[in-house]
Amino acid sequence: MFFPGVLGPYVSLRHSAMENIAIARLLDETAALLEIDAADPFRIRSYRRAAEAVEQQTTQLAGLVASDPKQLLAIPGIGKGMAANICQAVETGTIPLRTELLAKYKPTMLELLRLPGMGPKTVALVWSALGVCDIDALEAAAREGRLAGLPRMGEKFAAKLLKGIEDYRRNSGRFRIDRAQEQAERIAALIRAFPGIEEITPAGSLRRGRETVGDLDLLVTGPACEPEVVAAAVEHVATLPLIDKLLARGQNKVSFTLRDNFQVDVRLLPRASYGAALQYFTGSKHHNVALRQRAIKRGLTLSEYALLRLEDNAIVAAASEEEIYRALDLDYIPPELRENGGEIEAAANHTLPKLIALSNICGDLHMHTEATDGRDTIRQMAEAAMARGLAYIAITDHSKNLAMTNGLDDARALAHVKRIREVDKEMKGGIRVLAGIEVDILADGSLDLEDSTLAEMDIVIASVHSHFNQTAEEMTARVLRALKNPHVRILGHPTGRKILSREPYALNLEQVLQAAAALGVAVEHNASPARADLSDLHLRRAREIGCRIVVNTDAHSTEELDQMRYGITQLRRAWLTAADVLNTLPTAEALLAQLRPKP
DNA sequence: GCCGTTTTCGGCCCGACTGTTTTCAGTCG
Repeated sequence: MFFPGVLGPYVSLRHSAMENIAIARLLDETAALLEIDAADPFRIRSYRRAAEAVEQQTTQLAGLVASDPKQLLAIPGIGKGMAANICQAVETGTIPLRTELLAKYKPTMLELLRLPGMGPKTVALVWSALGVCDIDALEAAAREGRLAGLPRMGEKFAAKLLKGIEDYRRNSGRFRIDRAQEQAERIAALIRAFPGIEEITPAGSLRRGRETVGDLDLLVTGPACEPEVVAAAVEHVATLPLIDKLLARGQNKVSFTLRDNFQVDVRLLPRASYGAALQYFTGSKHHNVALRQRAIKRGLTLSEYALLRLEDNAIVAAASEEEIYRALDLDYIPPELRENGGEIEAAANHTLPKLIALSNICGDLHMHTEATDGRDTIRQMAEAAMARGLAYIAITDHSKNLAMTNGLDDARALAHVKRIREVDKEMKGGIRVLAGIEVDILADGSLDLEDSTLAEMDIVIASVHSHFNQTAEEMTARVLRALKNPHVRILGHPTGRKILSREPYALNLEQVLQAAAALGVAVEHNASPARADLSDLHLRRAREIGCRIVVNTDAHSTEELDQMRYGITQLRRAWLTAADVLNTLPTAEALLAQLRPKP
C-alpha cells in the first residue's frame, strides 16, 4: 500500500514498498530455478506454496517486515526460512538463494519454462548439452535440427516447440485484462490524491474489454488539468512512487513503465475536450477511421480535441462521447463494440442490442471449494455469492481424474452432495445452493464418475482437462461422446484456451456447438480472465446456432466470484443480451427448467 | 522448506498423456 500523502511523492519507496506480488514473484522464480537445479521437490513446493500464500495476503508484508517480522510466521506456508527470505526480499530486493542460482543459470531460462513442453528438466538439458539459455537460441537449435540428438526430442517435439515459440512471441508484451485493470485502479487511486482531479478513465483496449492489454492509457480530467495549471498535476504524476522508468514527460502527458515493464500513458486533459480525447484514445483504430470518414461526409472533422465543422472550425461536440456520437447521427456505441464490426451501421439504424450487464446475472454455476482445489468452504462460497446479489449458485468441484486437485471419487462426490444440500437448507432461501460436479472427459469420451453418482447432481459440467497433442478429430469425437451422456447439462470451458500461455487446442468447435445445441447442453463461457476460453466470435457463433450459453466464474475462492465482470465484458463484445444467457434467469428453478432435463 | 506431531523426524495432491528411450522420464493439470 502506498501513502503518497504521508510520505510525499519524492521519497523513494523502492524497497520498503515492495509489494506482495513482487515478493511472490521472487519466491516463484527461486522455485523455478531450484527446479532447473533438480533440487528437492518438496523444498521447491515450499517456495511455490509460500509464493501463493504471499500473493493472497490482503495486507502488505513490507509493512509487517518493518514493524513486526514475527507476524509473518502466522501465515500458513511461511516458516522461519521463508520469513527470512521475505525480509531479505523487502530489504534488498532479492533473495540470496535466487541470486546464488542466477550465478549458475541464466535469468532468461525462466522464460523458457513458459514455453509448452519445456519443463525444468528440458531447460536444464538444453543448457548443459547445447548451451541454450534463451528463446532465440532455442529456436535456432530447433530449426537447425540440433535438438534431434537429445533424448525424447524428435521432429514432433521440435515442431511443437517452434509453434509454441511463435504463440509466445505473439502474446508476450501483453498483459491479461485483470492485471491491467488492477494496475489502472491502483494508479488512478494515486493520481486522484492530487487536488483538482475529478475523473480518471482507462481508455484503449482495457476500456474496450479486450482479453489482453498492450499498454495502459489513462485519461485524467478536472480543474487541475486546465492548461494554465496542469504543470503541477503533471509533476505529481511524473513522481508517482510506483514508476520504474520515466519514459517521457510532456506538457500534458506522462509515460512510464512499472516494474513488470507494463507501459502506462497518462494524459491530463481539460474538461472541455475530455469526450473527444476519450473517444479518440478508446479506439479501436478501425472504429475511429470509420467514424472520421462519417464525419467528413457530414462536413465535419473529428480529432482527439473535438468534432469541428470543416467550413469554420466551429466546435460541434467535444466534452462528452455521447454528444460526439449524437452529432454524427449515431446512437451511443458502448466501448466493447467499437471494433468497426457493424456497430456504426447498427448505431445509425438504431438497432444496437441492449447489451448484457453484470446486474443481469442471477447465478453462477461453476465454482470450487476446499474439498478439491478451492480455498473456501461451501458455506463461505454461498455467503459470498449472496453478498454479491446472486440468487443461486452451483458447487461444482473436480472429479477424481484431476488427482492433483484432490478430485472427488464417487463416494466423496456423493458425500459432498449431502453437505451441499445441508448448506442449501442452512441458507434458508437467502440463496439456492445447487449440487454439481465438474467431471473430466477421458480420452475415449467417457466420464470419470459413475452415472449413478451423476444422477444425484443438479448440474453436471463436463470439461476436457488434458488435451495435449490430440488431433482435431480425436478431440471432437471425445467431446461429442461426452455430450451424449444424458447427465451432462453444461459443457465446461469448451476450448480449454488459456490466455497468454497457449493456443486453443484443435477442436471442431462448429461441430461441438451444433451438437450441444441439438442435445440441449449449455455451453459455458468461463469468465476467468486466465481462460476467457470462448472468443467473442465463438460466442456470436454459438448464439447463431442456437446454443444455450452460460457464463460462470470457475471461482476457486470467494474473491474470484468478482471475476464475473470480465466474463460479462467478453459477452458484451460478442453483442450478447441478457436474453441470450441462461444464468440471467431469476431463479434456480427457471434455470434448471431451461437446461437439458435430467434423465 | 513447512508442518505437526505419537514434538525433532518423516511426510509432503497423483494420474493421464506425450514422445519415441522398447519401458519410462518428463510435462501437465
